[in-house]
Amino acid sequence: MFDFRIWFWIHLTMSLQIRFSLNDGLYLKDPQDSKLGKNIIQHSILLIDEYGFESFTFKKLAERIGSTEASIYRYFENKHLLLIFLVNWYWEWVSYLIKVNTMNVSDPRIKLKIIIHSFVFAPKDNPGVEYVNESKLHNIFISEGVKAYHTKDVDKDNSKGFFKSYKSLANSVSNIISEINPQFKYPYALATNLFEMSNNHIYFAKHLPRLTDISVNGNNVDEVETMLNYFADKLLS
Amino acid sequence: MFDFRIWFWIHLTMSLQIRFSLNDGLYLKDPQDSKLGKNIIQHSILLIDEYGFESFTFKKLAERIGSTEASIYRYFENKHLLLIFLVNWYWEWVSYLIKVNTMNVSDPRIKLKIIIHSFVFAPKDNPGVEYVNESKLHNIFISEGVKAYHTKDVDKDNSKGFFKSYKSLANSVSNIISEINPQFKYPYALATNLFEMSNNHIYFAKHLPRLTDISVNGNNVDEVETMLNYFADKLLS
DNA sequence: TTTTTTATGATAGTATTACTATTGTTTTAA
DNA sequence: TTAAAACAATAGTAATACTATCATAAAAAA
Repeated sequence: MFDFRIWFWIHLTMSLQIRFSLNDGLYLKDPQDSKLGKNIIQHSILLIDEYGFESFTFKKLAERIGSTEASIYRYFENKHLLLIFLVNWYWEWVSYLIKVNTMNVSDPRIKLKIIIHSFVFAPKDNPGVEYVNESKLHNIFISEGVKAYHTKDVDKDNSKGFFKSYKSLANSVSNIISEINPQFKYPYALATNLFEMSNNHIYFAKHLPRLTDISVNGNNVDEVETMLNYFADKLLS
Repeated sequence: MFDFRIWFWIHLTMSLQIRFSLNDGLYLKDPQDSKLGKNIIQHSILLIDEYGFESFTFKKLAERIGSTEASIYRYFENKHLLLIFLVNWYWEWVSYLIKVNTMNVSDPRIKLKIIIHSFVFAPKDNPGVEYVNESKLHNIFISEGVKAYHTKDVDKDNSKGFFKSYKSLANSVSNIISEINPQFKYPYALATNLFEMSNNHIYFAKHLPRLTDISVNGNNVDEVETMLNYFADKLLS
C-alpha cells in the first residue's frame, strides 16, 4: 500500500508547489498566487480551528498576519466563501490522495479500502502544501465542513459550481463501488455516506461519545476505519 | 401499522396539550408557559425556515410577532440556544412518535421499520402541537440541525445535557438493533447513521442531487425510506 | 377589592461585525 | 524608469447582538 516511487513523486511535486485549481468564483484574487494570499489560507485554517467558524473574523485574521481587513477582502468576498474555499481544498486533497494511492491498484475492493483509509487518515499519511496544515484542515472540515453547504444560498452556490469537487469525489468513489458490485443500487449514497460517517463519527467520538460505538484515543482513528470497512463489505457482499 | 386507538389517544393527548420537558438550561423562562413564549416557538420555526439560521434575528422575530427584542431575550439568551431548543423539540417529537407507534409491536424488525418510517415521515403522519408546524420544523432540522452541535461550545453544551434527547433516541434505537442482531458490533453508529442519513439524503436530493441516488419528488420521501430499510436489513443480516 | 408581583412594551444605548471607500506607499512588471 | 498593480492605513456605515431602564398592563395574592 505504500509505494516509495509514489512517495518520492509526491515530494517532488510538492517541491514544485502543488496547486489546486479551485473554482475561481470562490475568490476575487487567487490566494495561491501571493505571499499575502498564502498567509490568508494558512492562518485562516489555524484561526478557524482555534476560535470556531462563528467567532472567526477577518479582523482577527488581519491582526494575526499583520495585515488589514480591507486587504483580506480583496481576496475573499466574505468569510463564508473562504470556508467553502477551504472545504474545497480538503475535497481536492482527498481526491488527489485517492488518485495517487490507487493508481497502480486494479482490484476495486482494495481501491475502496484505500479510499476509506484516505477519508480517515487524509491529513496524517502525507506531507502537504507547506503553508497548509492538513491535520488542522481536517479538524475544521470535521467541525465546520457541513456549514459550507447548509445555508440558504446552497442552490445559488451550487449553480456556481462550488460543490463540484465533492460531486466529483462522490462520483469516482461510486464508480469503484459499482465495480465491486454492479447490482448495488445506492453507489452514490454509499460513497457520500462513508465520507460523512467518517467525519461524523470522529466528531462524535471526541465530543458526543454516546452517539457512537467507536472511540478515538488521541488521534488514533483506526476504529473508524475498521467500522467503515465493515459497513462497506457487508453492504456490498 | 396504523392503529386507531393510538391515533385517538394521540389526539386526546394533543387536546390536553402535549408538553415536552426539555432541558431547562436551554431557556430563561419556559416558552411553553405563555402566549408570547408559544409565539416565539411558532414564528421562530417559520422565520428560520424562511431566512435560514444565519439571517434569522431576534429583531425580525420581534417585528413578526409584534413584540420587542428585549422581550424575546427574556426567554432565550441568544438565537443559538433557541436553535438547540428547537432541535431538542424535534428529537423529542421523533422519540415520542417511535414510542407510541412501537408500543404494541414485539418484533424488533418491525420496530426498526417503524423507526425508519418515523425518521423520514415524522412531520407528516401525525398532527402535532397546535403552535408547532412539524413539517417546517423537520425542514429546519434538516437544513440547520447540525449547527446545534457543531460549535466551539459543544463540550460545554453537552455537559449541560443539551444533547441528552439525541443520546436517548440513539440509545433506544440501538437497543432494538441489538435485539435484531445481538452480534452486530455498531448498534449506536447504525442508529445515528440511519437518522443522519435520512436527513442528509433528503437534503441532498433537494439541493445536491448528484450526491445521492434517490430523488424526492415534491415531498415524497418514499425512496429514502426504502434505501434506509435496505441498508439496515443488509447490515443486520 | 386592593395590593403586589410578574410579564411585557417602549425606548435608548453599546460593542462588535461585516463590510465599503479613499488615499498614499511599496512592490512588481513592461 | 515608468506605469501598474498590490498592499497598508484610516475612516466610516449599517446591521447585529446584546444590556439597561422605566412605564404599563395583566395576573395573582392579600
